[in-house]
Amino acid sequence: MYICPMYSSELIKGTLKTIVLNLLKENGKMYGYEITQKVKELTDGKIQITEGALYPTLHSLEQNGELETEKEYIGKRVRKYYKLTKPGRVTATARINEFADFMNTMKFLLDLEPKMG
Amino acid sequence: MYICPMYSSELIKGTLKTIVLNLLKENGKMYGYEITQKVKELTDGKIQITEGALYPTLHSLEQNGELETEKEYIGKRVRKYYKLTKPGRVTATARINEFADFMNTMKFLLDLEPKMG
DNA sequence: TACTAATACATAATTTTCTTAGGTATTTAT
DNA sequence: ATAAATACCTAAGAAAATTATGTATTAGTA
Repeated sequence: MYICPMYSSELIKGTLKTIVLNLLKENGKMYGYEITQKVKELTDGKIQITEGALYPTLHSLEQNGELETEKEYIGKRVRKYYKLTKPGRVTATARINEFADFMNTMKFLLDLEPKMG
Repeated sequence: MYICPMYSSELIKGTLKTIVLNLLKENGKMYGYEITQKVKELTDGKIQITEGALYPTLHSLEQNGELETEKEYIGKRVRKYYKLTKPGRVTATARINEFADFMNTMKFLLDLEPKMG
């Protein structure tokens, strides 16, 4: 089995929202920096979410009513926790299901499994 | 199991080159229109490659030395067949392996399989 | 104690990639 | 005849990421 040190950025495109929504669904609430670290840790560094990509995404999900925030102060440093709203939970589930289906299709298309598996 | 009529364009981003390289690896040579039809057919319409995305990609792969072309005339209509060059075959294999690895990582990350599966 | 790394947020310019919308022309089916 | 399918192509714009910054606090270390 081939092991990558880190995926080409092209490959990761389009999966960021799915990853973020899924993590929030599993963990209740998380803050931005925590998300970057968690993804890095869970993927052994193969996926590293940059802050330049993450924060605009979080803001747009919030503006879209799928996330809500809550500030917490650790000393003088602020942490902005994000969690799913009710519609956000629906979106999260839909996206995860869509991605699972997509992976099956890609597996078949790329002939990575016995056909019809 | 959830079934999508067609995936959100966001999800497909970044997979086009992998799909094209894989099809050419499996089928020897194909022309542009044939690729769009084959993908549509193999994925039951869930992935539909637009020509506006495909042709520029084919041209850039060719310019990059990974594909070479051969014209064929069907009556007066031209067909431009693409096939992998030697370096193109290496790239194709690498991309497919990378994608397979990526899917495993995403499965784990999205908790779609028992962990460590 | 000074310095560096890590934590934690954020935005802006640029690049990449795709969508949308157009264009040309031939062949097949109605 | 006309529409749909086949077959190529490009260009303007949108979307999403990268790269490069910026600010500020806290923890670790030399």
